[in-house]
Amino acid sequence: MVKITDVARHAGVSPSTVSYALSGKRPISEETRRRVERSINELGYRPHAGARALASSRSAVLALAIPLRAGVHIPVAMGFAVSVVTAARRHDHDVLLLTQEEGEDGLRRVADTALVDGLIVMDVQLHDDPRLPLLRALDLPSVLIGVPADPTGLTCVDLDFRAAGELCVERLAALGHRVIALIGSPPEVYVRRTAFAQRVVQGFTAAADRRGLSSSVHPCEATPAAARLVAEQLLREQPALTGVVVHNEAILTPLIDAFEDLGLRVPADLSLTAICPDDLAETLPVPVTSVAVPSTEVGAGAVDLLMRKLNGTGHTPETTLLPPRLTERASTVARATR
Amino acid sequence: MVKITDVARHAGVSPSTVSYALSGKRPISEETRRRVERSINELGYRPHAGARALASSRSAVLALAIPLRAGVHIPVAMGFAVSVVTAARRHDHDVLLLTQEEGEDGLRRVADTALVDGLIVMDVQLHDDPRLPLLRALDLPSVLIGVPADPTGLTCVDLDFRAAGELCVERLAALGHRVIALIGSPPEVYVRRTAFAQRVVQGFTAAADRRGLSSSVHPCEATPAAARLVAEQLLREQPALTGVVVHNEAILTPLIDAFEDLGLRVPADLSLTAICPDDLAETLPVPVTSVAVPSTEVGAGAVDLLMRKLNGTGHTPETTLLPPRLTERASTVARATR
DNA sequence: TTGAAAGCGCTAACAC
DNA sequence: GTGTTAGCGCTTTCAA
Repeated sequence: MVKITDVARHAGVSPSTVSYALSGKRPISEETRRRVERSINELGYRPHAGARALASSRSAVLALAIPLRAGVHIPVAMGFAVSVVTAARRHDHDVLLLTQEEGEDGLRRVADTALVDGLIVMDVQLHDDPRLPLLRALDLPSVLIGVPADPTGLTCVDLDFRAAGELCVERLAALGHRVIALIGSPPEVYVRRTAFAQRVVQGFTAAADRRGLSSSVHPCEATPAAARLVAEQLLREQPALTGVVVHNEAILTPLIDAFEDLGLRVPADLSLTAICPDDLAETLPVPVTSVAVPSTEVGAGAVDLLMRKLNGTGHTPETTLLPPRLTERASTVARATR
Repeated sequence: MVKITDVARHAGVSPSTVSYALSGKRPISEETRRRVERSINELGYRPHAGARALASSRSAVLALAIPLRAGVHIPVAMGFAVSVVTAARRHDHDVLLLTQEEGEDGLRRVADTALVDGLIVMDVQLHDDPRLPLLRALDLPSVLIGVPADPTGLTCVDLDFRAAGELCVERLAALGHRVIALIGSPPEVYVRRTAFAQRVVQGFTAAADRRGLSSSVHPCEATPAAARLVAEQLLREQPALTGVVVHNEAILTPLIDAFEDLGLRVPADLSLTAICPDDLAETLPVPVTSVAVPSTEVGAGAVDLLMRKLNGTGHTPETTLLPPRLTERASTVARATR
């Protein structure tokens, strides 16, 4: 194994000079820098991560706690994970994966052992998430993906789901729809009061009320059967329905199928907007007008905020909400005036 | 920060005794052990990961390289990742996430810096995977999820996809079906010759030939439109078709829909078996007879093999193929003799 | 602009 | 069964 002293000897400098050449933490003459770089390449030197962590009390590793619970759409979660890893690498950091199963203990463990420099936590509950007191108490910086009811003392990033819900309603209202429904996440998501699902409902309801639209909200399991039931119920209870907002990635296709089976064509009879990743919206049988869940931006944002906290650079707001962006596709049209 | 010397002082023993009490690498008297444990708990001691890694040249971290490419079903990949993390924790190890994007460089980096003790690599190509020479050359132990054409010098685990393909055919044959088709993964999966897709085809074809069945193979994009096209093509080209094997998680639902739209009821007119995770097979509109992709077992197996290599315990076979297990559900029936 | 040297906190010989 | 101690490879004062 090549170590820093080998490089130093080879370049005819001291180990500290090699270290500083690598970190840039003090000025190095152009010539020395070159010599050091040449030696590093020639010898194939790679600093030992553990030694570095011990000496600098920085591991260059971030922990990411990913959700596994029912109701979380897996590809969406994976999208976040990948974007976090990619963004972390841009800052020369690696990412350690923690599962929900380990919960607070896992977070505490990697923090206490100095395995990681910071924490990113996904799928935060709106109320009483047991991890939040821990995060506030820990001396390690952390960022949440998702916004709890009380973000005091925390740093949170997410799509502005409330605004996303509003945006969908505004669009439907602008198209002349007067009776609308929100088909949401599975009941368990609301029961444990996950922040984002809740907020969509708030935005949806507020915008509908503001516009004087008749509206209703329907949680829905992530199964085709449940989708069909909701479709039937809607048809029965709200025959005047012409606009639907769907916030449930897993049932978009079965839901559209169910509506069509029941004689409601999308978009001719029923306009539909969704809150889901763009690639999903694009590849559905009917391309769906949607507000994107921008996993790449959210993941990158979380990492950037965390790095800022780590470096003590600049201010970190408690809450960063990414503005929703609606893309018009084939599933929405102006209401036929009958 | 509490360190080992603090614990030692508090317990009235030497630092090495604390260390050995923790690692169990040398016998400790019952009484001493108790005192040490008490001090550890009282002081809230947590060994510093970096210091440990430096002194022991073991980081207790494994790297997992996850695929992101087109054609890889995300929930399946995520299932592997979660099971790897869970299994690693059982061995007191953590898991570092590497994306495909980083490729060989990422593997080399975490290996050379001693960030990790071992590598687990998913989504191995059948031929010329550029990472394999690297894995063979590295002094770090590694395990592949997936089996390349030449596993010499490697350690691989996977479902026995060939046997899975055979098992599906055998089942259809036993039910009296004589004309069958395999609807497979997207073309790009075959082009880059990912091991598992290839092997299903081999097993399917071999078993069909052995049984004297008429058979055909059809790659299929992971979109509903592509599924419909394949369904139409099959109906046109093989009107006598009564059995189908599907190895493409993403299109199971649209495919069944397409067949039914074309007047082929599952299972009345067409028996269907799939190779996919059990939870998917169970929740489809028609519960589908399937061979499970046992992500939990595969992930746990990969970790166990890696730990065995790390500890130099016992023999590690080059290839470990998990036997397929077929679960009969509603999508298969005996062929109606017409 | 550079070097010398003191640790960082732990493990694992080695000694008893 | 337990203690002493020399490192592990790096960073970062301190000094020049």
